Amino acid sequence: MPSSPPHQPDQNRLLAALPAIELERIKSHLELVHMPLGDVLCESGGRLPYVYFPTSTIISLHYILENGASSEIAGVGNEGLLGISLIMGGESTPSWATVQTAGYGYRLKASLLLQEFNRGGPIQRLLLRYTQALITQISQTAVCNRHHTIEQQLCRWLLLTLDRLNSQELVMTQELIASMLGVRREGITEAAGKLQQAEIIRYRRGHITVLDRAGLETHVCECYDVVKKEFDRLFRDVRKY
Amino acid sequence: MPSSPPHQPDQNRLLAALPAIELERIKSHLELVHMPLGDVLCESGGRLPYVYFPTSTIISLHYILENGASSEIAGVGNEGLLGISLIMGGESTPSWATVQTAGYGYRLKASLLLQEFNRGGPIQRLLLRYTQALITQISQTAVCNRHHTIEQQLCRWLLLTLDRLNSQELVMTQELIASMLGVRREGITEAAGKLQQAEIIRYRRGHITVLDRAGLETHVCECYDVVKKEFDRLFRDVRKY
DNA sequence: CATAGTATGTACGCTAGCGCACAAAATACC
DNA sequence: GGTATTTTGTGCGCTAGCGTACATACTATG
Repeated sequence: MPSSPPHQPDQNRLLAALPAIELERIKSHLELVHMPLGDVLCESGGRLPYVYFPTSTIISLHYILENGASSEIAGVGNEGLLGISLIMGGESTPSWATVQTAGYGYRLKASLLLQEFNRGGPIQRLLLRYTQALITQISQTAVCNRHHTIEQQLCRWLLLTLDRLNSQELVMTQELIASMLGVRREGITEAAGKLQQAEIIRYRRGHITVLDRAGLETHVCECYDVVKKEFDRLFRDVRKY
Repeated sequence: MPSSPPHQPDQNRLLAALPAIELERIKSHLELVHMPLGDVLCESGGRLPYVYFPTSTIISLHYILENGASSEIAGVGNEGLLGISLIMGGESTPSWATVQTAGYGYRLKASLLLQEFNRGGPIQRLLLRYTQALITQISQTAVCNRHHTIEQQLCRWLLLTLDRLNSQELVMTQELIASMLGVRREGITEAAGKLQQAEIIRYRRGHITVLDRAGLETHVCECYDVVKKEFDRLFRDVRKY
């Protein structure tokens, strides 16, 4: 058990940003659930019976191609919500959603969220605003995939993950990171080796400890900053609601 | 002048999908405008005073990195709308929007669209549904960038562009295509050369003619199909509105 | 504490795509 | 109709990342 209750809904930043009255209306329907590593919440083309507001878990949105290759297109942590496609009226997406870091999250019946969304108030504005941030993240991933080195992408991915976990350590094999980034495991071994030599991280069989966060930030590409700023902006704007 | 009036709003498939009453409300505010190649509609971080419903033009959403490299993340043709970020409440995006194929489109004051969107009726549902399709397109671009060859990507791009133009020919230099895909111009020369040898396309200084569309479809990666099906689904669903 | 299973390190040849340089062809413009 | 400009073709050598294979280390489990 990586982290344990007591949990509060406001450990998810979206829920925390809701006006008290709005939160009150859904609070009793929020169920705290533990989400084990590797759990598949939604397959390609499948429907999502629940939406999830992560508190300590991180969910990965990714594609699996016909030849078995895969790529993450975005992550969803305590800054977000899994289930945007539902709100968009899509019923399904071509992407998968799996638990990348075990932890907790609140789930809510999809129909209930939809109902709240359709009231058109602060919840709607907040979720749309989050959708915008998600689009930015996906777009930046697209560009990063094209133009940046594995090492840069690894740094981006580590930083984004650390931000979500609010921690210096993460439990994660190189194999798993590789499948997220859609590269070879050996590519990660090499990039991580360099970072370790530079004393930026320490790697021990499924555990990465960040020794020098500033160092990571000098090795990362601009993509991290763009995404981070977009999330910051989201929660800055959201105070107005 | 690549194509000329008389134009009708319903040449844009989103506008065409609107119930008559809804369309009536905005019709008088829709302005037909010609959009010349290369026109920059929105810079990174800039605001969009108008939204655009393309009829014969195609708009490219793309990023420009610090080192000057660029990549398209999605295209917007007569199936869509430029200005989703506005609806999402974002005020701006890190992406650029430029005219990739000259032509016509209808523009509408941003504030007016927002007002209509906030009524919450069919227009809202339609635009959200389109957002979903746009997200799919961006996601698929991300994955395609990672895993598929230039030739496959060129085919994808050509097919998507042809679908939007409803034509066998397009006016487009290799240099421009390269900057869309975020690859070298020489890479496009090579890939296009192969397709030409296979008698699938004919290339003549800025003009591509597709001789064998089925041939293109055998060379393309699965990404084209995913995006196309998503657009088809959008307009199938939309009839219910 | 021995062993099976899993995670990581390393090596090697291969290929796609890059960066650069320049030639050839097509078009626009005076 | 001749010249400048743009577009396309081609030929390097180079590098990042791939696929494969295998060795080494860690750790869980009995």
